[in-house]
This record gives sequence, structure tokens and C-alpha cells, in this order.
Amino acid sequence: MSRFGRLTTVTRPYHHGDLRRALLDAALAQVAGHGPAALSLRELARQAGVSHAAPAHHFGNKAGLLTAIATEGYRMLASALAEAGDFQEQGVAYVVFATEHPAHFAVMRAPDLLHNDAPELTAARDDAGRHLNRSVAARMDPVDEAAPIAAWALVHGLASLILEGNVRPGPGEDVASLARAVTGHLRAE
Amino acid sequence: MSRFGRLTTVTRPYHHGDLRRALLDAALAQVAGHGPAALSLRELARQAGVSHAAPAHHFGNKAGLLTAIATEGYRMLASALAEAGDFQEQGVAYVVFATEHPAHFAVMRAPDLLHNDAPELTAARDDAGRHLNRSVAARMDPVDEAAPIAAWALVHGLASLILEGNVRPGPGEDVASLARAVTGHLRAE
DNA sequence: TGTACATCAGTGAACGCGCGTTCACTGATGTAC
DNA sequence: TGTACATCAGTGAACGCGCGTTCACTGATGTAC
Repeated sequence: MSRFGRLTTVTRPYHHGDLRRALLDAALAQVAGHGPAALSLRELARQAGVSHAAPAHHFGNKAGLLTAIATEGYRMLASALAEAGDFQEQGVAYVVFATEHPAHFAVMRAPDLLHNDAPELTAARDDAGRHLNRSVAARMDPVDEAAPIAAWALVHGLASLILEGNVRPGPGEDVASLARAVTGHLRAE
Repeated sequence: MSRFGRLTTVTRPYHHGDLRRALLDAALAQVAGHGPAALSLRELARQAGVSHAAPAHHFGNKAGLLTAIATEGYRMLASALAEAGDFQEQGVAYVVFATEHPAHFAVMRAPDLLHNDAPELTAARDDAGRHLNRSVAARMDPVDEAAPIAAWALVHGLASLILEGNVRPGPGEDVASLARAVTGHLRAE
């Protein structure tokens, strides 16, 4: 028997190992299926094989758990935007992020369910906003206020349509190339 | 005492008058506030001043009520699209519909909560789709598959951003004029 | 090497709540004669 | 004009359920000495 034998027997060890992460992942699966409002802490605990009171230990309450997910989402989005080269590629990155992380995206859009003033959340959100503003400022005519709104609406709408099942990349096409084709329809300045 | 005196006394009459409509309106208010998933039939009944079992009488169950709302929404959208002159004005009409009827719009986007195969629902939805296709066919290059997707994404995204509180018409501007300015950024064919 | 102790992670019972749905019922209304 | 009857609208009690949160607790682990 290995020195970790105790951990690999059929009966679960008392300590989970990484329950926090396991709960987050179970929550993401639940949100992807039924939306953030329908999230149930007891169902999470069941999926993680843990008592129903355990989630409170890590997140305090439901809003705490969703706040952790939203924060994680904004951090991922910020780093995706940071890596994207120019303005159009940021749009592509936005669509790709939303479709690859639909549960994070949905939670980020449901501020009512979060501790919306939690410092780590607002910090992550501001960080993502800064990356966007940088490239908008670099490209847009500052007088035309509708231009950045149009750009944002286009990528936000495409992401929504894909997530809601109304639009799908064609054969041999991925989300990024579809997003590139669609954002190509924005008028050049 | 007028001949309707009985109906205007403080104690409620046994028959409501138009309970069906009253329940739909209360449901729309609830959905606008908390989304379709959080709709509670008992809360509706409370607001309509009626016993909690009364809604079942009119709609069977919760999905039946939401299906009635979605059907009504598609009918309104279809007639708004029918009245809009050209393609761009249809886009404007889409955004205006979504922002003027946010609760209908939200329910229409939540097919999981509906009796999605109900004949009156599918009929209304198909009708709205027909109006859209007509004007898309009249204007778009049939080879460029991304063009209608871009148009739809733009108006859908703008509607979402307004509804989520991320974008607001400027001073002296209404939703329609904002939508016109934004859709003007689509590349002409 | 052993032992005492602090700390952390997870348990399980209990609470009170609001919900959707069912069901036999009663009040009100309209219609046929 | 009256009366019997069918139909419709809404009632209220009851059911079983899953939920979030609290709380005193126990198991497991790490650390100081």
C-alpha cells in the first residue's frame, strides 16, 4: 500500500483536499445548465460528496460563492484582453471568452446575486475595463460616441446569440473566425 | 348606490373581472424585477388579491403562464417588425421592442421555462421570423453569410447592454435614435 | 521522539420558509324553458 | 316573470419538497516545545 493509501480507499477521507475548487467547478456546471438564479448550495455539496453545510465554510453564503466566480471571470477576461493585440482582436477575445466560459459570463451579468462591492470583485472588473479603454482610445474617433457602443454591442450580441443557441459557427469555422468575420462588418473609421 | 355598487365596495367581489390579464401583468412586473426563473405563482396571486390556487385555473401551471407571455411577446414583435419600413428600421424596432417590453423579451429568451412546442407560441414565433427574413433577403448579399448575423448581433447586443444597464441613451436622445446611430456603423454592402 | 495544544475542515441535526400542485368545495353567472 | 340547471371562477386546506442558514460537534492536521 502506498503512503497515500489512506486517501485512495473507497471511503472518503475526512478532508477533501481542494473542496473550494471542487465547489466552484460544480457551481460552474450548475450555472451553465440552469443559470445563476437557480444555483443550489445543497446540490453543489451533493455533487462534491460533502455535507450540505460545507459550502458555507468556504464562501459564507450563496452570494459569496457567486462573487468568487465573478471575480475569477473578470480576471480571466482581463488577461484575455491584455493579450489581444489590436481593437478587433479584443472583440474576438471577448466573444471567445464568453463562449468558452459561459457560466462565468452569466454570473458576471447577474450583479444582483453578488456581493457587488466586494473589493476583489471591483478590482478585477476595473482591471478588465482599463484594458478595453486603452484600445478604444487608441482607435476610435473620440467625437463619435456611438462607435465604441456599436463595437461593444456587436461582440456582446454575437456572444449572446451563440450562447442562446441562435447562431453557430459554420462547418470548418470556429468561434474566433466567426467573430472576425462579423466584426469585419463594422464600418472602418 | 350605483348599479355597480356591489363591485366597488371594499370587500372584493367573488369574480375578479379580468384575472387572467391581472395575473399576466403581475407576472411581467415580477419578471422585470427578478427574471423569469424567479417567478412565483403564489406571489402573483397575492398581488392580484386572489387565492394562491387561482393562477392554476387560468394557466394550468407556471410554464403555461410563461408560454402565454412569450406568445404575447412574439406577437408584439411581429407586428412591430411588420410596420418597420426597411431593414435598418427593423433593427431599430427590435431594440425599441426589447427595451419597452423587457419582461416579454426576457421570457422569450428562456425557452427552457416554456411549453416550447405549444402551437400558438410556435405560430407567433414563426410569424416574427418571416418578417425578418423578408427584409434580410431584400437587402443582403446572399453570399456573405456573416452579414445578417452581424446585423442581428448588433441590435441584440445593443438591446442587452441597455437592459443590463451598461448603456443608456444620452441626454436628448431616445432608444430609437441611439439604435439608429449604432446601426449606422454597420458597413454598407 | 513524544506530547500537548491550537487551528482548520467538515458533520449532521434542526430551524423555519416559500414553493407548486392537487382537490373537493362553494359562490356567482348565464341560459333554457 | 320565475325556476331549474349547467357552467365557470375562485377558495382554502393539505401534501410533500428542497432550500439557506445556524450551531454545537468531531475528525484531522500541523506546530511548539
